Amino acid sequence: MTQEGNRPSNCYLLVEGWLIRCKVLRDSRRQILSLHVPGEVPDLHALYLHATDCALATLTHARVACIPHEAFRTLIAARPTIAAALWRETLIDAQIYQQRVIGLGRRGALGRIAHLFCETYVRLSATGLAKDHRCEFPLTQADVGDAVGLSTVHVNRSLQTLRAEQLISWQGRSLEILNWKRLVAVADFDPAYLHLDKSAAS
Amino acid sequence: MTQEGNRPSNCYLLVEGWLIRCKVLRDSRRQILSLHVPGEVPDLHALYLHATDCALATLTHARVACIPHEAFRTLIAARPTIAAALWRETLIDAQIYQQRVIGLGRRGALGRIAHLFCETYVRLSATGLAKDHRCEFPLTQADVGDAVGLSTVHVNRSLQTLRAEQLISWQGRSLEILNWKRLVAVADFDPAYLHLDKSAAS
DNA sequence: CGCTCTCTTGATAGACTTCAATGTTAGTGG
DNA sequence: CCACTAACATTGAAGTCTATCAAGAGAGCG
Repeated sequence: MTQEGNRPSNCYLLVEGWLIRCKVLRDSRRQILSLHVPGEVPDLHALYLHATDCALATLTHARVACIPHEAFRTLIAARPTIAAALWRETLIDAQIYQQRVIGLGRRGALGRIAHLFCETYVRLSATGLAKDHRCEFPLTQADVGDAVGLSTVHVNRSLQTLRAEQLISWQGRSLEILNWKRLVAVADFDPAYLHLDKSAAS
Repeated sequence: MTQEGNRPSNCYLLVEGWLIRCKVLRDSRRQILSLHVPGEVPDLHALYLHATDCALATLTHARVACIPHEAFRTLIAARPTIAAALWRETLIDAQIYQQRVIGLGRRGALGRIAHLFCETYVRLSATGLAKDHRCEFPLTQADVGDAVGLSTVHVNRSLQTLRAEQLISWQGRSLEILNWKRLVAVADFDPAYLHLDKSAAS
């Protein structure tokens, strides 16, 4: 979709489908920086920052609404409340990265994967795209590995553990969290950093 | 300095000294989320986000200027240019976190530590606090470990490698980068994400 | 049917952690 | 000036976690 290094003059509101932002290293390994679900504006930061060396890619078929930077700028100038809300969104993105730093620095494989499931489920349910501890999850095991910094093989084995412990069921692109409470414990997940009005915990 | 969980009504401009933001996990391990050097406003995000569960702490003696949130808000409302600049700062913070995600996910011990040195040096030199590949670096090896997600022992051994390769010299609180080019290569460091006007590479 | 992509499994190697001890340095009080 | 202490740095040995390599199994698709 977007390549590294160009300098767009539009932002994209993701209407349907999933996007990832990723960085490809010199040795061709890949790190997925963020997962984007419908309702988000993945490149809002481009309003104020020139392109960095990471790329947006689609995981599924996706529909985006294209919004010129100029439109955002006039909106921000005219409506301080909206400006504050947008700023706030980018601050929450930063907090999500912060959690990833904690996870990659201090969590083991099980915790990282469990945390990804927890966060994704809560973010989806905030916009009504998930409920009853079920949601879409259109990643491959290799994608999960690139997101949480593990090899595909080890992701596979960790998933087997999570399944054996009856914490999740994941087949194809549909995920079901069988034991939310214990998955949260494994992940050491606290949704506060997402700054949602009401948490989806149960 | 600041504890977890309270809800301040001021921001602090760091005038002198070093701060860290860190999160203490349940098992009492610690992850340092960010390092703050003079000229920064470490908790600017608190303008729009309630407190999260991380703490600010001093690494050295530090002087801060206390700025009420209200002052920032009126400034933001009155001066769109300043508002944009502040927003931009928080976006750069997010990019720094993003780099940490890449580092923790895909770099080994040497690369992580080297990257920390590179980033810190460039950020310091941007405000004139470092030059000639020398700068202050008032962390302990244990701090470095908590920052880059390694054990103290392994940090020590990795440092010995960096020293043996004549890449750095670090004693007490003063750091000298002996071979910038090779350190950058080890770190896979590209300062673009810091969005500084001119890079300090040489 | 053959192809490709994804998932799965086993064996082996490497990176990093943990535990425990020792060395070093700077500061403190006598 | 010296003993004493505390904090930090360093070392060795053993163990755990995760990566890598290699191969096979299943599913979807032209």
